[in-house]
Amino acid sequence: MVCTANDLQGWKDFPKGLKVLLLDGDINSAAETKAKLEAMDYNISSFYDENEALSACSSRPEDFHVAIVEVSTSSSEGGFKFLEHAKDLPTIMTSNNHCLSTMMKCIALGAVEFLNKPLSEDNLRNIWQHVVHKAFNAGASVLPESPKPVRESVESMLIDVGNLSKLSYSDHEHSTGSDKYPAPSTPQLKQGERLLDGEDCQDQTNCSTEKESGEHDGDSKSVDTSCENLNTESMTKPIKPEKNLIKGEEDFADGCKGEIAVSLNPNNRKFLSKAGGNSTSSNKASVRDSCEIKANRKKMKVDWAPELHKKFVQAVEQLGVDQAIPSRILELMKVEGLTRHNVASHLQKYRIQKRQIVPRDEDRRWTNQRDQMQRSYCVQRPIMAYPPYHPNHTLSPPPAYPMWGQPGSETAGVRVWGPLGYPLCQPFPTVHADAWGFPVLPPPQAPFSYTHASIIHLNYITYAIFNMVGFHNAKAVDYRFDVPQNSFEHHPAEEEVVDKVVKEAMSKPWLPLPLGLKPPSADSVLAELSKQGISNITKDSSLS
DNA sequence: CTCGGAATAT
DNA sequence: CATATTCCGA
Repeated sequence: MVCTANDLQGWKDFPKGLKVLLLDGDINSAAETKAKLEAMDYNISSFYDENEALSACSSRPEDFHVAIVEVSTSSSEGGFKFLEHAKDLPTIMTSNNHCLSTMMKCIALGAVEFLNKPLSEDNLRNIWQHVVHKAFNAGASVLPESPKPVRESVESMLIDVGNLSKLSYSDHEHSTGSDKYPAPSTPQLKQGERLLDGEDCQDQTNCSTEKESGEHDGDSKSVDTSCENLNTESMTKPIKPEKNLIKGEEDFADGCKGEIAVSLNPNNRKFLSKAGGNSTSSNKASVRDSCEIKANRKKMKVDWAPELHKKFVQAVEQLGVDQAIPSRILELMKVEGLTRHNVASHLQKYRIQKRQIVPRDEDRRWTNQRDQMQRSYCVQRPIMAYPPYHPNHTLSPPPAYPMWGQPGSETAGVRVWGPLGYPLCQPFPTVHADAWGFPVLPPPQAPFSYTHASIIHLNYITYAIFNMVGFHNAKAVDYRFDVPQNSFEHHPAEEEVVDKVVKEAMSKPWLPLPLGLKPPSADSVLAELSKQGISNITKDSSLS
């Protein structure tokens, strides 16, 4: 049954009770999967026969919300038949023969996701996302009367699940109050997620309905210093909307100069960094309060949170090495309250950092220590959080990556600063591979699993790859996931497009699939595959 | 006086 | 340590 937004609205403990149709020819694996799912309070209906599953599906559509179907090697239809016929049901395909072409075929035929066996609990736990996704996308035309409740209910459930799957990597470091709740959409990203989720995550779900109307496009760089934004927002009426957060101490007696700022600072920073994650209204309120308070009276250190830094980097990129001077950067950033000094200071640091990285030969040893830090820094900010960015308002995007001059400086070891850290040549592989269910990647430095919303994004990405790069490259991207450095090399233009698309997809999960692209047709997919001799796809299940 | 940028202070 | 503040030449 196609779950609608309204259905979700009235759903008590949402993910619980989700009706899952499980089709798996392997009794053992089916039982195992079922057990896991049931442990998560899902409602499972197991089928070993494709046709039975299908008929059950058509006769009692209301009995299923999502399907998990094994790409069977024994069955004649292989599970594809189901996939093709159960169009209304978000269908997740699984397989234990980790075959790229199979995966592609599944996606092409409409699978919402492809997971390799064995199915991890994380993967299973998050299947509800597809229901939500479908509900909101399908129901786009039939908007729920009141988006609010829906959003709230979904929001809370997001949090629940978020916490659940979060336990793996913990609560170490600052888990003070407001930090408790991870950003709903990608809880496991921790720090890094703010960039993407920042303001958006709060509305993510209802965005699927609202944002579509288009308010979200412009270059109004969605996320910026969350606090500043909220702050100015909430401050609009009160007092000087201008420089409230960051500066504005001069007006007061020096008496209260440092003290108050200092004491409030911690809160603020939390907010700055986690604004997106707080969905509890009370939480929100309190944070907002503290924000306001200090807004009035204190200049605070600028917290160069990822969002802010990203803006900074964008500005710098846009300006180019010669023009990148504090005042201009400041303009481009359009961040209220930020001063030229702040920017100058940051720029200083930025350049220093830059310098250390470029001459990455001799002085390696000096940077050793630093290197390590950079690495860990990178871990905190997974790729997902930093899709390559392309200024969309610039007519001719300047050579985005090699931004700080240094014509020859490739982005090899750079991990610290923004997009720079993400070599263009391998925009998505590493991380996404895992989320795709490929056991390939040793989930080494990333203790988190990219599930949740990310999963959905991955499909967008795949589409993007399909469409823009073609199978040739898509293939390269996948298999080993150590993308040959030049897999994209021959398609500079496409590369940009892909980046853009990927970025868009990842930052706007609520958007309907197209995102400017179309899923590949099954035929083109298969044609391309066979052209490349990958056609061990077999199981020709009459493509539609 | 402004600015950018380096040096220095917090 | 990161960021702010100061200093200095243009």
